[in-house]
Amino acid sequence: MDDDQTNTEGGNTIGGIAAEALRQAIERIERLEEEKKALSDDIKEVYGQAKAQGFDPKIIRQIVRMRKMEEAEREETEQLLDLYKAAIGMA
Amino acid sequence: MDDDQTNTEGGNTIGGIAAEALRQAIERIERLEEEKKALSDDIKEVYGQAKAQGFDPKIIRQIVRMRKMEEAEREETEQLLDLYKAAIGMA
Amino acid sequence: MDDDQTNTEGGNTIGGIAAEALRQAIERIERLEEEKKALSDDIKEVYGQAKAQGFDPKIIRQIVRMRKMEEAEREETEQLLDLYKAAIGMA
Amino acid sequence: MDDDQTNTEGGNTIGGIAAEALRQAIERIERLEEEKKALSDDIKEVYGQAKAQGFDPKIIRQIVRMRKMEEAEREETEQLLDLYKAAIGMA
DNA sequence: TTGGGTTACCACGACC
DNA sequence: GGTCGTGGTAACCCAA
Repeated sequence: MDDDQTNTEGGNTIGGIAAEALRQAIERIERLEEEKKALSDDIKEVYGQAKAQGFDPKIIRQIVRMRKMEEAEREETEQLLDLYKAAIGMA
Repeated sequence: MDDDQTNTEGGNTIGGIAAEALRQAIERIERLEEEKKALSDDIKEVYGQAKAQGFDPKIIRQIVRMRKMEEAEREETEQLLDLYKAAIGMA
Repeated sequence: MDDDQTNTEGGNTIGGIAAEALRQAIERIERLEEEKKALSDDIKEVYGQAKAQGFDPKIIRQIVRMRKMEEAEREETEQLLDLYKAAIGMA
Repeated sequence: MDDDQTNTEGGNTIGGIAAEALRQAIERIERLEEEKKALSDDIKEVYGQAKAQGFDPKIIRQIVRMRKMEEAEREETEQLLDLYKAAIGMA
């Protein structure tokens, strides 16, 4: 029901746009991005603490990156295997 | 056994490096990054839902960006105001 | 000193900008991008030929991707090793 | 030689797959992608040089983009013109 | 403190 | 229309 500005309660729409749903989506996004930023800050803090303990952040970053790549490669291999299986008719 | 041979108590070290602390830092970082990725996926999902409701994600992104900028601007103004107040002795 | 439009030979500048150098940079970029596009087309053609021979492009892409990741991981490992060596004073 | 044991002639196959053709396609693709990457690096270098000469890379990118669009537009106009000419019997 | 290099994020376009 | 890959931008880090 495409109500317009004469609408005074639930399901209000403006110019054919479900304003309330839009507002909620935007707020949800903003909330999630805040949480994401908080996590980024946490990560930065961990690096800072590690550095304070005498670890080189550069090395830690490299290790983290490497482990991520190993994991990714493992997944890629698995996917390739699935593709092969599909190609030769193995469900 | 993760201890090295010269180590006599809890804080095991290898080559002068507190291996356990390093391991914990790395795992903590990996965990935080996973959570971060989950949030990114959530955000993407919200955009997807909004799109399914007929909203243009591009526009939503722009709105979010604008609101962020306005927020930043507002804070800046506030800080400037505080500075002025401090300058003239207004606690 | 910054010549302007009255300049009739080498080192001409307009509004303090070395127009000729700028023009050359732009043309160089455009030329390189053309070559790049040609290569993209070549790649597409190879995929097309492979498909015509009965190969699934999807699988080929996956293989190519995987091999690239293996190579990247190998390099990362090497870099990590270098970092460790540097950290313990091995030039 | 790379043939498999059951193969008796030139077109070696494994599990019904022309393995050699596949291998060649993959290597060809990898080679082309390397060249493509080299060009990308060259482009980046040109931007770097331009920047070192005092040009703003961002502006240069915009110019390149604009010229590409103009070129596309020009071609479109030309095609339209050809269409019209064909429609009225002008070879 | 700032500039330059590097990295991660985001938006666009190509391809399917 | 949905997905994927790529290019551009902005943040961050280090070095000078």
